[in-house]
Amino acid sequence: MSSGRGSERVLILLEWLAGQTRAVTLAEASAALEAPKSSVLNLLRMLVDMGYAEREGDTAYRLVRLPGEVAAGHVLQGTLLRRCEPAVRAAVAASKETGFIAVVDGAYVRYLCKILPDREIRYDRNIEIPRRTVQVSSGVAILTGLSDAALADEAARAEAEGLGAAQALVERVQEARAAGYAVTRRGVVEGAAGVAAPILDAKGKVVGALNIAGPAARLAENLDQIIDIVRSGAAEASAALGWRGAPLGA
Amino acid sequence: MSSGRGSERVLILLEWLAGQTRAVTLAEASAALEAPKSSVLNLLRMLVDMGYAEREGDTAYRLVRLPGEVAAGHVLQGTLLRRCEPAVRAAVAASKETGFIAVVDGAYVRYLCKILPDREIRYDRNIEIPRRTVQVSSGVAILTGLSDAALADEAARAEAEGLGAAQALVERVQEARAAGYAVTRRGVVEGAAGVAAPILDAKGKVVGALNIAGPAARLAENLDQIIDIVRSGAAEASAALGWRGAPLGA
DNA sequence: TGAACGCGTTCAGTATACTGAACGTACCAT
DNA sequence: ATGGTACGTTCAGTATACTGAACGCGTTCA
Repeated sequence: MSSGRGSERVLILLEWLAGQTRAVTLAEASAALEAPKSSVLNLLRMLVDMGYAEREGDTAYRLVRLPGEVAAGHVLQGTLLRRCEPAVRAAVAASKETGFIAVVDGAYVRYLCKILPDREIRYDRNIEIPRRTVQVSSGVAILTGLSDAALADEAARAEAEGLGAAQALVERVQEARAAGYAVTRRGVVEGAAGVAAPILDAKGKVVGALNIAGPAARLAENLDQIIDIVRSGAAEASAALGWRGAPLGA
Repeated sequence: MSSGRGSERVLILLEWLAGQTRAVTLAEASAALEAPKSSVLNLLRMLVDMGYAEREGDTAYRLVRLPGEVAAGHVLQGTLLRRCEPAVRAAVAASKETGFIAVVDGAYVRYLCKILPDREIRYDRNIEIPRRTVQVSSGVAILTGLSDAALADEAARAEAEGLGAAQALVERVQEARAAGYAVTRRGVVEGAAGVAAPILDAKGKVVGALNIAGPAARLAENLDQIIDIVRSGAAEASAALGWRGAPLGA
């Protein structure tokens, strides 16, 4: 079995660079990796070419980004899922209802995960079916990140498709913006209801939503508590992605 | 100039894996990278061997960690610096005093960076000189992370070295724990003073301190404001490292 | 039931990466 | 001013990685 000496070395080099606090020289890196200077030089040059490092003057290299790292304003969905899943698990444990992470995909909401509560009567649906954003609380929560113009466009499109009055949708999103969460008291699925709050990335851009859903009657009984749990969970998920400001609607 | 086809590919593979939300097959990865199956198989096997991915059943691979990624309870200092520097910059801008990030190194505090305020009379010192933890506010802030037993040991050691009464040091650290920050009204450097608060990692372990320092008289004039800025900054830095709870002393 | 298909895996042949030695340059010590 | 040292860089020769074709297996479809 073989993969390259270079492949392994570049990962070791990245780990070592991540541990350095200042720019490093070729000689330092070569010594640290116990590899020939010419080999390490090629690796460093490749890292510069690929945007992971930059040259500092004539003699030093500085790491600027790691592979897969959450860059400002750009979250990879796998990373989003890995970083945010603990917050969803915590919200499911606290609320004892089903939790989801949703992202937007065109005019649809797609679900990255579903976490079921440990109880017998629970809301369980197939998350491979995307939903129209305007029809679910996750979608409404995500729409809070749109500009007013983009929101008006989206609402007009939904109205043209017979999915409800544009004005009503705009109002609903504006309410969600002010409150920091969206509620669907009657979901697409008969008898289900849900609460969702937006997840922000490091720059405060809405990249997804955390959603807790369950039987409508049960959610109605505990709505205030569910709302708190969802908002806390979304704040935790946002923090995990690097957002450091207040949650929406705070 | 050449570094391996494998070296470049493994980074592309990691970026792609970071964007996937579920475990992937060899065939999917091969298609995504537009590379031969046998080549990609070797790369995936190497990632499993190195602990970045794990095999899921017979046919799928899942990313579990990225190179240089902050793992729970273990922050690489370069990553700590890259993640926390923006918080220090913000604190320097707000306070108009000099900011530092400090980490512990044995019985010494070492400084990872110094950020100077944009003003003419400012506190500027050589950060290559480490300081004894017990003698600076950064050190005291970091000592708040010790257990009572470890703190007692450290205090006894400092007393034996003629650096002050053990009891006084223990009390000082306990005050800092309760308050969430430490103040040095008279620093090692004549006429300087400083405020520091601990920086926590994702598991709540103290890994460093954020410190604002300046001329003693000027800090005395604005102490309450500086304290708020330092605590906010340390909370922001901690959040950047994945800590999601309340700051110390909240 | 049998053929076709797709996937994971192997390995001999092909292709290319890796590196040791040497060079040019800058810096330091005498 | 000169010699020594260390670093970044180059490149011809050396070493090893990469991969196309084939295989075994499981699944699907007619």
